[in-house]
Amino acid sequence: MNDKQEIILDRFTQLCKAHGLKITPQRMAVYNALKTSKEHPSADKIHKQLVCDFPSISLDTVNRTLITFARIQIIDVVEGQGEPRRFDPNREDHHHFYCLSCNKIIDFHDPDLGQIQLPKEITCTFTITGKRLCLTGYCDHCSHQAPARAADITK
Amino acid sequence: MNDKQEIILDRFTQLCKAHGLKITPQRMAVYNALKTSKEHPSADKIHKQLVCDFPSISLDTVNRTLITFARIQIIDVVEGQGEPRRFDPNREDHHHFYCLSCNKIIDFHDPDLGQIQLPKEITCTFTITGKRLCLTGYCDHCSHQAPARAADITK
DNA sequence: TTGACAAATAAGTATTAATCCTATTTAATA
DNA sequence: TATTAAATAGGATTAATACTTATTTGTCAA
Ligand SMILES: [Mn+2]
Ligand SMILES: [Mn+2]
Ligand SMILES: [Zn+2]
Ligand SMILES: [Zn+2]
Repeated sequence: MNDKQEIILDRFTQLCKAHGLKITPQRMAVYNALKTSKEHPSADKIHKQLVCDFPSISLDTVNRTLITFARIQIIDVVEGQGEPRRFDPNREDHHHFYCLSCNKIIDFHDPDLGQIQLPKEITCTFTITGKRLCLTGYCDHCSHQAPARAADITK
Repeated sequence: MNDKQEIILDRFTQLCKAHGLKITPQRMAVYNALKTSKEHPSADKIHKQLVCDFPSISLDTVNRTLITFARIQIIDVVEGQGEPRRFDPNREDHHHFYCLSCNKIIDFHDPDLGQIQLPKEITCTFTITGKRLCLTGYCDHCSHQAPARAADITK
């Protein structure tokens, strides 16, 4: 285990205690796998990755654990398009680009976009808990393969 | 059939011909049901609605038809959170508010937001086909019921 | 350090959404 | 009206997620 992982797991221990969750090897593994991910993995992807080192871990536990983490707000769930639910280790304010071809979800940041003013009829009527710009299109890799393709929702 | 529906179906006939699609009663029914909807229904919801007047229509046909319509870009698919895929009759530029409690998706418009400038590293690298602000939170109805509730991804 | 207990897990089952398969029907065209 | 390719219904399949329950395990107090 490297330094970065150790810091992540120390923080994890604090968070669990603060929320009355038991610290189990399964939870540590799931937390570590998601937080060191540079992507937006599904429960199944995390499970497949963990099974090598932790053969007995079940998919249900991975999924349930991720949902628990989202509930106590130490990770996020991202908007998709009907595909498997995906999770986001990054809780900073940021925006998403969705590649319609390879299904990658790519983060981007923009200080200007943080300033976005919402119309009053929205802010007064609803309780807003999240605000994000969602772009769709084709990533650099996929645009090269198939330029000017129409959106194909079934991949 | 009222005037509005007649106009919708005239337009539909044109669109089908333009894309080489046969005009079937099933397609007319699905198109009409979606385009007169004020919501963002799932295939199952549209199917349940149609079955009263059209008992033999199958869910597969409804789903396939909606996907066909999305492919020729006469309707849209909306971003969800792993829940069933939902469709949007409204092809104007607009934004979405997602109620985390009742799963309603509510449209809003904002001229200022149309002007949003994206960072160069995004526009230069990727092919952007869609741009939308996605808000999450609790709608007026749900905020009253359960104020200050934490996000509960499993409803 | 141990024992008691509530919480968490694994594994199997159930449910739900989406898709596939194929025999039959139907819209479009001449 | 006959031909033909496209579309449909309905059943089967797959994939993701949630539920159920017996067993295991982390926590905490003695
Ligand atoms: Mn992200
Ligand atoms: Mn909409
Ligand atoms: Zn891509
Ligand atoms: Zn609501």
